[in-house]
Amino acid sequence: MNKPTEAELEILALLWEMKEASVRQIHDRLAATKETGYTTTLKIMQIMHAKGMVIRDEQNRSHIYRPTTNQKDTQNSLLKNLVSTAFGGSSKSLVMQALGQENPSKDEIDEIRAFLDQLENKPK
Amino acid sequence: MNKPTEAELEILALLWEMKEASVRQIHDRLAATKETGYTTTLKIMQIMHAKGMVIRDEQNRSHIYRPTTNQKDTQNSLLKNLVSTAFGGSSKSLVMQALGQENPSKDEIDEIRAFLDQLENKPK
DNA sequence: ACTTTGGTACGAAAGCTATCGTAAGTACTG
DNA sequence: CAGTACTTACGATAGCTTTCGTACCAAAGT
Repeated sequence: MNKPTEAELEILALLWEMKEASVRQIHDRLAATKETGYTTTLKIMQIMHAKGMVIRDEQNRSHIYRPTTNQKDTQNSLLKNLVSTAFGGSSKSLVMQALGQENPSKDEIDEIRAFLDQLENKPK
Repeated sequence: MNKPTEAELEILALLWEMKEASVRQIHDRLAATKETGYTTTLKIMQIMHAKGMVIRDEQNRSHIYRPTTNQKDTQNSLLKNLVSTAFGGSSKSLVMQALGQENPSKDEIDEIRAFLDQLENKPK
């Protein structure tokens, strides 16, 4: 699984969220937070298509894109990479860093506790 | 804080771990897992030096490098970036992904629990 | 003294990413 | 029909990252 670039990842994340979208839709979302030209977004999505990261429906003039990569798989591969390069291979250390800086709410903490319990009971 | 490149990050991680090192030491560690030339490692470390990411002691012929960037700060900035681009801004989701895939040991789980308790008691 | 070994410096090149201008086609609007 | 708006396609370019060859220097061996 090839690692998406920064720009590709931004678009992928939107596609995961929206399930499917046109270039225009993606571009509008991106442009809300970031200065960028329409053809730049288009070009990146064309490249993603060439790489097989997305498929598109070309029925209508405005093509509709959908991601081919699974969100969880991609996230896992990114996490694995980050853990091994920046966290000395310790995902525990990554988890604690992430928790420590984010100052999560009580609800979120409880949710994570529940998740830990469940992990423990079903260790394999 | 400028984002380190992939190659720079690998080297930074080693420097964080070793506190200080020569190019040779870093290169040997890298070469253990990866095909790479000595001058490539050297060049990257020279670039890191030019960028101010590391300082070096040039007293001896073989220069000794030390990181100038704080490990935690760099990790946080990388995490923040990953959360916002790939995890829709939810660090809880990142944490659970990381935990779920890594299948941590009972000890590690307990350690994270303790960390959660401590987080909760000192919410600010 | 000469050769080998191991180190730095640096330029050049290759590859990748992101950006954008421009062309061309299609639909809509007056 | 003329003109505007919207879309895809694509090439060119700039910038960054990585890799490597080469030159040069210093120390150590023979």
